[in-house]
This record gives sequence, C-alpha cells and structure tokens, in this order.
Amino acid sequence: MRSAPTILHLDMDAFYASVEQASKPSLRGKAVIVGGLGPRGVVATASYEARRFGVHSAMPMAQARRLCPNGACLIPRFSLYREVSDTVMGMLRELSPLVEPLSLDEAFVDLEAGGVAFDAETARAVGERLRADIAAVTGLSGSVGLAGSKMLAKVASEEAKPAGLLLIEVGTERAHLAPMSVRTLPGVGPATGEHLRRAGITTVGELAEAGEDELVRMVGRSHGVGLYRMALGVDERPVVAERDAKSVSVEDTFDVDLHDRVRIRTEVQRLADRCVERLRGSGHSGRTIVLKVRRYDFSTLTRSETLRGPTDDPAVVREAAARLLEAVDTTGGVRLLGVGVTGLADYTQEDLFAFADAMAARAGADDAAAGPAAGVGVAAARADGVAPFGGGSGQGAVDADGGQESHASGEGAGQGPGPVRDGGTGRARGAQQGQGQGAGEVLGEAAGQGRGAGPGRVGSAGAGRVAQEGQEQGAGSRRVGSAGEGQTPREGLSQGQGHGHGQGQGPGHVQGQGQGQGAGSGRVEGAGEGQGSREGHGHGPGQDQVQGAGQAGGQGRSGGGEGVGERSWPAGSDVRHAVYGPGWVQGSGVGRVTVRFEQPGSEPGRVRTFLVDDPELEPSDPMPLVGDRAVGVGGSTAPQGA
DNA sequence: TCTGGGGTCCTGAACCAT
DNA sequence: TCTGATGGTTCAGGACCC
Repeated sequence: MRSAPTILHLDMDAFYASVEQASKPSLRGKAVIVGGLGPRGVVATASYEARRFGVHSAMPMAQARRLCPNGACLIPRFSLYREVSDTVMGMLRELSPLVEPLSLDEAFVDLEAGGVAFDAETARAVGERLRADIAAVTGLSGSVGLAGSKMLAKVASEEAKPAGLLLIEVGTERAHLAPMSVRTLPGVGPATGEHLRRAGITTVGELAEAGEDELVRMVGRSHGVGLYRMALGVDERPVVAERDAKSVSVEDTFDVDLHDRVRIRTEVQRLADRCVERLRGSGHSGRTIVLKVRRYDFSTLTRSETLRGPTDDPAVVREAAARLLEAVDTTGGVRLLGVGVTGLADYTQEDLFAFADAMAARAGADDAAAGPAAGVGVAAARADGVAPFGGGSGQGAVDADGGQESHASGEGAGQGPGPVRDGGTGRARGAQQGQGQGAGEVLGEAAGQGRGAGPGRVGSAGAGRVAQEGQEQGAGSRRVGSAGEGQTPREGLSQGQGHGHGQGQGPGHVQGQGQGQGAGSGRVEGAGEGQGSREGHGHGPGQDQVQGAGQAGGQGRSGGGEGVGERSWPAGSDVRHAVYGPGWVQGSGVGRVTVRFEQPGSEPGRVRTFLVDDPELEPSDPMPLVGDRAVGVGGSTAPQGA
C-alpha cells in the first residue's frame, strides 16, 4: 500500500452505448441497448437512459425490449469500440508507462511511475484533466477513481459513476469500505455473496470482523485470505503493463439447440479452425485443447486433452476436439459449443509428436494407410454437404471419419510422390492415388483431381498440383466448399440448388471458378493459405456470394435461413447509399430496410426506407467519431457529406 | 423470461512418480 | 514387495469479471 492515492482507475461510462450515441446523433439522450439481437441475445451495455427502465447488462434482450420498448436495440460494433479504446489507452500512456488495460473501457494507471502525481492534490488534478481530455477528444465521459491500491481505485471509480471522480485518501480505506456490501469487493459474485449472506455477513465491515480463519473455512484458503485482506483495505498488487494471454477460445451459441450429431461434429471442426486462426493471429501455439459443451438444460461441461507439445496446426486441434466430442453425450440437444487452447507458448514448433499421437489414436486406419500405395479413401460427408475430413490416401478402403453418416458424396483422386494426409487415415508415402468422398485436406506432393462436397481444404505442400472440380447441389442456406458433388438435404430452407465448380493447381496456389445456381442464399468464403482466386456467379432468385483466396476449399458461413436471396441488415450496422451517403440501419423486415442518414457531428438525420436488395445500398465501415484526434476507423478519413 | 463471449483463477479429484 | 506420504500434473467444474 503506497502512501498517496496515485493509482488511477478509469472506467468509461456505458461505453458501447455511449459510442453509439456519439456516432448516431439521433440517439443522444435516448435509451440505447447494445447486445445480441438473436433469440438468445443478451444486453452488453445499456445507456443510462435505458437503465432507468430497469435494463442492465447480461439481461436477455427480449426482456430488455419489454422493459424499454422504445429503446434502440443495436448490435455491437467492436471494431469501432476498439478504435475508440485505443485512443483512450493512448492518452493514459501519455501519463505513465504503467497502464494496465482490463477491457476495452477500463484500465489502471500508476501515476507515480509516470512522474505526474505524488500526492492527493496532484493526483486529483491529473484525474480531472484526463476526464476533460477524453471528453474533448472522443466526446465520451469516463469516471475516475484514485486510491493507494488497485482495489480501492476501482471501488472509487464505481462510486464516482457516471461522469465523476472520487479520491479515497490513504488511511481511510477500512472505514470507507466497512458499510459497503460484500458484493462491492472484486471476486465476490452471486455465489460467494449468497454463501456469506447465509452466514450473516452482508457488509465489508462484517467480513473484516469474521476473521481470516472463519473466511478460509467458508470459502477456501486462497479466496478466504484474499477476501480478508480486501476487507481490511489491503491490496498490494502492482499495476502491470503487460499481461500474457493464458488461453484463446471461441464459442458459439446457436439460435436453436443442435441435435444432429453430424452437425455438432462439423460445428466443432469449424470452431477449432476459428480458434487456430485466432491463436496464430496472436502469435501463439498451445498445448491443451479444451472442448466446451452447453447442453439444452444450460448445464455446461468441458473436456480437455493435453498434447505432448504446443501446436498451432488446425488439423491437430480439429482432431483433438473431435476426440473430446466423442466422449460427450449430446442427446437432448446442444445450445453452445466452444473450442479453446490453453497452455500457450509464444513460439510455434513443429508439432510432430502431437501429430504422431493423433495418428496413433486412429490405429485401425493407420494400418491401412502406410507405405507406397495406390488406394482408395472414403471420407464421410455430412447431410449439409460438409466433410470434416476427407480426401483419400493410403492403401485400401478406409473410412476417414470413423464411419459416420454419409449423405453427400464426392470423389477425390490424387497422384504423385509425397504424403497425403487426411483426417482419418494417416499418412502414406510414395506414389499414391486416392479417391474419397467429401472434401478434405490433401497435403503433400500430389497431383490429382478431387471432387467433394462441403468445405474442406485442399492444399499441396511441395511441388505438386491439386486440381479439383465438382458440383454441389444444396439447399437453403448452407456452407459450401469449393468442390463437390452431392445431394445435400438441409434443415431450414429446403429448396434451391447450387452447383460449384473449382479447379486448382500447384502448391499453395489454387485457382478456382465457381458457379452458383439456384434459390438458396449461400455464401462461400475461401479462407486462405497461399494464393489463389475464385470467381463465382449466380443465377436465379438467389445469389451466391463467393469470396476467397487460396485454399480451394475454404470455409463458408451461411446467412442463416432468413429467406431466399435476402441480404441481412442488422440494426445499428453501418451502410452507405450511393445517393444519400453514409447512414445506419434503424430496422429491417418484410423485405425492407430503414436507414437513418447521419454521422458523428451532424444534426440528427432523415430516415428513408429501401428494399433490402436495393443495389445502391451497401454495408460500410463505421465513420470516425470526432475532432482532430478522432479515431479513424477502417481507413476512413474525414466525414463525408450525406 | 431463459440466460453471450472471451477470458482468469481456484479447487478438488484422480493419477503417477518418488 | 507392499504400503503410505508427498508432491506434481492433468482434468473437470465453478465462480467471477467485463
């Protein structure tokens, strides 16, 4: 505990909602609710105007709408919040090198380390000036807490909200905390709070009186000791500028529970890929793979597996996640799936051991796959045209995915020296030929042709070529790989057809062409390693969007069955109209979208309604917020007239 | 009215090695 | 060889935070 209140905690007021109000003049002074708009969405932040109706964060969005029917419900725009946050954090770093961000809207600053404050008076002056500077630069308000420790500084900023500053003098901590609820203390949530309440402890003062031994007995050693010290106002934790990430994870909650085991398996594969993308993006590899499953009754379970060494190989993570899923009972339905990686290392090593482990786990298939070979592989393809693994390799007929259901099929053939790897069969060396159903991953020196359904990966390492072509017939919104032939009955919209053709060549270099035909709204995205290009066009009432580079397979994400061929315009998202300029979506439905044309700094703008497929209306990047030091977003420059 | 997403930290059980 | 103590690691789950 230091002798002067020189630890500053900044907490931006209703951050996401305030950013929305700053960037949308017509919302200033109005109730704004930011959060997920789907059937299972929850409130991330509500403006103070909305809070007066009882809306608060973590509340189901449906409930928030009932409480505040006239509030503007908007999806979060994290890229914009991040930009604003970066600006604010930059201002904090001008005060001190020791800035510890806790989230986009919150941070500790050690003013003493920055040499800008050594006593209560100078600390208060710095805090006031900071609040004014933030308001001038971003147009937003923040609350500041000042104290001799992090815990007290945070308590102070919470008390100062909204738009205030509170300084807790050193020496007064215990008296200041004593009458406050135990829930004020960090680490005391609903469970611990209830636990303490049942023991007759509701205030911090009562917590201090209970004594350390009693608290340890009640909530365990670590928590009990920490709680007791906090109750006395003792917190020696330093402000730490950089903290290493300990894990990376992605998770998705589904609008409706998933029952189809094949679909669940594919979602896990997709999450694993996204997780690895993030893992690589952060420059990490990781050793422990974690699968998270939340079931229909909201019970959550996790399963994890620790590899012999860290990996950032998507195939290894996919396979580990798939193995973990096998041990989970999903009957009854699944509402959330997640894949994470922990035990991070900031280096990437060739994950040969882990790969060998993964292969060994598929012993049966391995036997068939070793050695110079000419063979046939069969990978399962799913009902919606997605094959988690695929391709063909090895000798003899193999089932690449343990014999799962196959409703769609394709063919793949490869030739040439070098390993061909797929999800289910292990490796083979030498001249090879394979035929597989589904789309998959072919690595190695290979030349061949493949046809398969669903997203997969076709890449070749080394000198070789992979050519593929295929056709797909699918229905409704779907995930579409580049190549394939199959019939893909789908849940959701069940009409429509699509055909895709792809061709690719060369190591890490794939060129493709796509054709789309039909009434399904589809979206095809190629996520790419290497280089390449794909083209696509569509016919009929629906439209396929094709984007992509590199891998011929790629990943696609469906639009979600909102109707045939319709573009989606989530409320709050930014758009630009060829005639009226920049604006934001106020609402959409029954084939129409309502847009308000305004921007930060302008007067509240006019509202116009368009058909959802109006060709003059395009999604766009957020506009910058304010002033000279305004946050630039998405490469935008000065505001442009509407 | 039905509960997001991305994290961190802690605890206890099980297992293994010494 | 068996048994018990001890400590490290892994795994699963819970609580909490923003």
